[in-house]
Amino acid sequence: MALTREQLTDAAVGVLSEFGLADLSMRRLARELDVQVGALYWHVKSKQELLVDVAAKLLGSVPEPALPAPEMAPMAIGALLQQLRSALITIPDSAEVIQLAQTMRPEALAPLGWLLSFLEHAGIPAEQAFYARHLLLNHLLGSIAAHQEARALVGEPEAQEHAQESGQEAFEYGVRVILLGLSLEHPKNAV
Amino acid sequence: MALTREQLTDAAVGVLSEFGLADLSMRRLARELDVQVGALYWHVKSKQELLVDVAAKLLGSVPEPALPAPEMAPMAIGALLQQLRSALITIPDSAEVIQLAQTMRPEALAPLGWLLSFLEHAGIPAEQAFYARHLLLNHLLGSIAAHQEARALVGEPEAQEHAQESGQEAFEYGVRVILLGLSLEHPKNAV
DNA sequence: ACCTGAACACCGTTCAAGT
DNA sequence: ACCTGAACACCGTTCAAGT
Repeated sequence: MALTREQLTDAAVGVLSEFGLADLSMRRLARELDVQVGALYWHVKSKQELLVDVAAKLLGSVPEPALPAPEMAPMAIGALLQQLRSALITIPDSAEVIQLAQTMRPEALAPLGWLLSFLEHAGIPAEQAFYARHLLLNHLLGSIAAHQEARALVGEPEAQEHAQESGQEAFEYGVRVILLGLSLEHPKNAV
Repeated sequence: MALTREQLTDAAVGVLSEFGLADLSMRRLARELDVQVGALYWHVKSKQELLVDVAAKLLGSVPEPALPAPEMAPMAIGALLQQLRSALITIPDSAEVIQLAQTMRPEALAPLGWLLSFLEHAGIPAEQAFYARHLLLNHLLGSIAAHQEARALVGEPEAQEHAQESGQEAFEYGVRVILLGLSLEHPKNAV
């Protein structure tokens, strides 16, 4: 029966997970799905649009957290970031894919909307909450990318383990520093 | 006379500045320099290697600041970050190019070395100074990329002006938050 | 509605052979 | 030492035509 957009997205997630973004080409997906390349363009308008779907699917496993009490917002933010990291860290080049999706169609990434609402809920004014989310997101995606490059660059198994731990450590350090900074920048509030 | 590696790098910087990374192909550079594509590969080993040279040249205009007194380190860090931003903000896709160079050959980007030494000079232990630099760098490059996408996405001239100001504002906000956070995370020291 | 076949206009990299 | 010519193995996107 006919190919669906969902199947196409799943195939794309599969190739990304196994081989990375460099191998994720429309032609390769067509081969994998036993159709001609042109067929894919009946289901999606462009490769970029497909990548937005992929990004949404990658974040689809992150459960929506309950809106916390304002004084609990920082902890909730930390927990959400950790969830996002867990969902992305094993997928090669996931940071790049999320980045692209977030600039192309921010509404498609619901968990990043929750992040913004938590920041506002903590008492940060709207515009600055926007900046603060950017800060947290750049850190999250940057530290995921750095961690994956570190794994790719070294071959020694023992160095791999160290990269594993220090990636998590660097991530947590950054989250701590940013949340501390936010609490000083907005002293009247909880964050 | 013969093509030089320097000329090749300059041509690459030129295409990047005028047309962006998507148009910066080896074949285009060959056309621009009136040689066959293969000729370029006598001067550089790969396109990636060329991009490292491009990144180094982009940061080449940033002057080396004097090592500040420890209690002046935060200001010096802020000033250096502003210099880096100024050097990159007008060059399309510069964040991506710097990112690539920094993971491929970090020693090639001297100003990022100065940043690390300033952080250590402020009394942050070596490993955490590494994390802290990552944090600052992700923010710098992330806010440059966001600013350039904002410019690209909107056509209205008045929205352009707003993007101009708010890009700078978002950048300064982030630097402030991170430096504040660092000062709390490392209380015995100046930062 | 959904797909094929084929084309268009590109890529990065390699390498024998020329000067 | 430096470059040409030509090939290899790819890309994303479009679109008339088929079923």
